[in-house]
Amino acid sequence: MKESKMTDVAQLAKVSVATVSRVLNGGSLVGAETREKVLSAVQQLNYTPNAMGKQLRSRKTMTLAVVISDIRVFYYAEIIQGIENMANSLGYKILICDAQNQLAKEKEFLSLLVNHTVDGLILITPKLSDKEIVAVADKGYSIGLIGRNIDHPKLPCSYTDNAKFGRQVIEHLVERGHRKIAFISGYADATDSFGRLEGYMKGLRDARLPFVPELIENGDFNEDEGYAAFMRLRARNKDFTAVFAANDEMALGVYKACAELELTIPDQMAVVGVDNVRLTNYVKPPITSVQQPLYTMGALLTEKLIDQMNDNVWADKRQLKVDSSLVIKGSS
Amino acid sequence: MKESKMTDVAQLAKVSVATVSRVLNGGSLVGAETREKVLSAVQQLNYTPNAMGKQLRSRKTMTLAVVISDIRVFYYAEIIQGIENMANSLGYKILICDAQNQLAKEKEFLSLLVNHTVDGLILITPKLSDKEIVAVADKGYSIGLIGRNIDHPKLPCSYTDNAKFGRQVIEHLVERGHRKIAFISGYADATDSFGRLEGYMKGLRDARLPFVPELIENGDFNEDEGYAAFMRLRARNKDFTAVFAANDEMALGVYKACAELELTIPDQMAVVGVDNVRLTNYVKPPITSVQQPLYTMGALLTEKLIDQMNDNVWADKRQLKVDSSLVIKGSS
DNA sequence: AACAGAAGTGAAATCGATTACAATAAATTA
DNA sequence: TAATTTATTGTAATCGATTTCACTTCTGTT
Repeated sequence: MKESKMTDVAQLAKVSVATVSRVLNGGSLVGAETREKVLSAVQQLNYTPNAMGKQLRSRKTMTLAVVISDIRVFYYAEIIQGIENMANSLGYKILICDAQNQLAKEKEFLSLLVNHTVDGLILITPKLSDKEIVAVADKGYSIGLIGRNIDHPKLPCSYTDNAKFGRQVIEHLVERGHRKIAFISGYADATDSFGRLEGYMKGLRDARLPFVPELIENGDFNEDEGYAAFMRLRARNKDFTAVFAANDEMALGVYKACAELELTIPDQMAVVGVDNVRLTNYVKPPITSVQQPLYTMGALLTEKLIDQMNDNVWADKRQLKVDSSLVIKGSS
Repeated sequence: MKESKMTDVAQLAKVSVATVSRVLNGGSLVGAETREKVLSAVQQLNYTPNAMGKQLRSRKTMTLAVVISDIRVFYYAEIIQGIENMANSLGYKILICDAQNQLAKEKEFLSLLVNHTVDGLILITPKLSDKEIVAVADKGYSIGLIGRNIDHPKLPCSYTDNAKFGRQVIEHLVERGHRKIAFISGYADATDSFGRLEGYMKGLRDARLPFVPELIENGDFNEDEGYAAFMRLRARNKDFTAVFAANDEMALGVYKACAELELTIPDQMAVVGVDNVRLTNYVKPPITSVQQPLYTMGALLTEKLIDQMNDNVWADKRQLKVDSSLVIKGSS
């Protein structure tokens, strides 16, 4: 494999490397016939600029890393598309990093920023602590967050108001006549979990319903744990008629449990999830779920992050709170 | 943000940059107390080597790009995990590239190789033509293929024997008593489609059943087209009792069509898909499907590709044909 | 005709590392 | 003790681009 470098092009076109560089990047300040010569030399040699050399000198990679905790989670796909399309349209590439649910890997990916493999990093509902994230941001590296909100002047965040839609879910269930509503939360240290629980409680208060601690269980955001959580709830208390699961995976676990216990949905048990993933439409009955504008969240955050990286200071705030909507289907 | 470079470390440790580099990489040829000095300087300055400088000089990025045609397709997740784990264990990072079903994007990603953003590239069931792929490989760039087989001395490929399992599917359906079996293929130029069709035909021959061209339709590997293909099949011919869809997405389309036509599965219509994605277990009845050892395919190919990149010539062949298995569920 | 300003181009420094080669000091051998 | 290794370390070239600065031509103005 014999590759041509810029000097080869310069030689063939009988100009200096500076000129070649100008033709390939700058655009304007070069004469018409010189430009032609260079361009034809580039053609002849089939020249492609070497990314490493370019990046080293310009101190830019034009690349963003997107860190997700598990590539198997459907939830991310749409966010990533939003990120990617916005990034591409602004001249950036993205690199998807799958942390495989390991905190250690998430930390490792932070170093992509430090060693300048990427210019910026987007964390989607990370396991990392606020402290760890802030520490890196404080050093001047560009980080954006999706699905989480950290109050820090340098951290753009894009998230939905968990408490708000949690409240709406309860309102909806109450409207449907439910009075005893259980809640299955995700892992305890996730801000999402916290907000959704808060919304659940507010919803109860709105409806003047009592808050019963034993109607709360933890399901770690996955199907099996959701199943187990429901079983624990039932073991303790048999008279609730609806469950609000903090995500669809856990709602699926509830479905499994209901099938085993021969509880019909929604008659004997109403179920509501969050994320409105594709799968919710394939089970019977389809699961009522909260739809977050994932694509938009990804796109907006990316725009903001890149803007901030390039110091185009924005007047408006850096927190992008978007609205979600409840998609009512057969399960409630 | 004030970052320290190697020269800063050298200065603080009162040694040359060469020595610092040796401590950080080489390992052996440096005195014990010097090493200590350097290490402590690295600590003090919180020094992290700059990836760009390193890559430029060493002409290696230790990164592989994995190109998928659509991140929303569940199918890929497991393959990617296989790739990632193997790559990491060999010291490589991976970069996931979502082509969003656009051929143009796939082509674009090929340039990551040419401009040395990555050292190698793995294509998963790409839309690119053999010719285009071979052209790049012939220039000496490292490419690996998953889910497709191109006969070329430099292209490691990992794939399942489509014809073989296609045949098994038909055998299974015939065993269940079906005599008129329709086939819905993916897009026509995909080798997967071709092999599966071949298996279908062989299966018919084995069972001494006639090959009826009008029982074949194309569904482009996605749900909506699968639905449409089934509808076209029914419009032409009403007496087939089973469908073999070349992937699960299209099988889901068939489910939708059957629901509309009020055909019960599997009694009035048996359905078999390929890939055995998670979703197949959530619909009623769960879909019989062919399970490919995706994780293994990813891992094996990656090992082979990296090996080839580093010129550790392998004695055995570069084509990794793995076996798949039919998972029989309620739809057949 | 003389001069200011603009436009086009090249030489050389630079980004941050690695590494071939040279140089020095210490240790071994004769 | 002189000669030869050996073990460490430093100097400087290099990877492949971008970019500053200076220089040469033109053009237009007075």
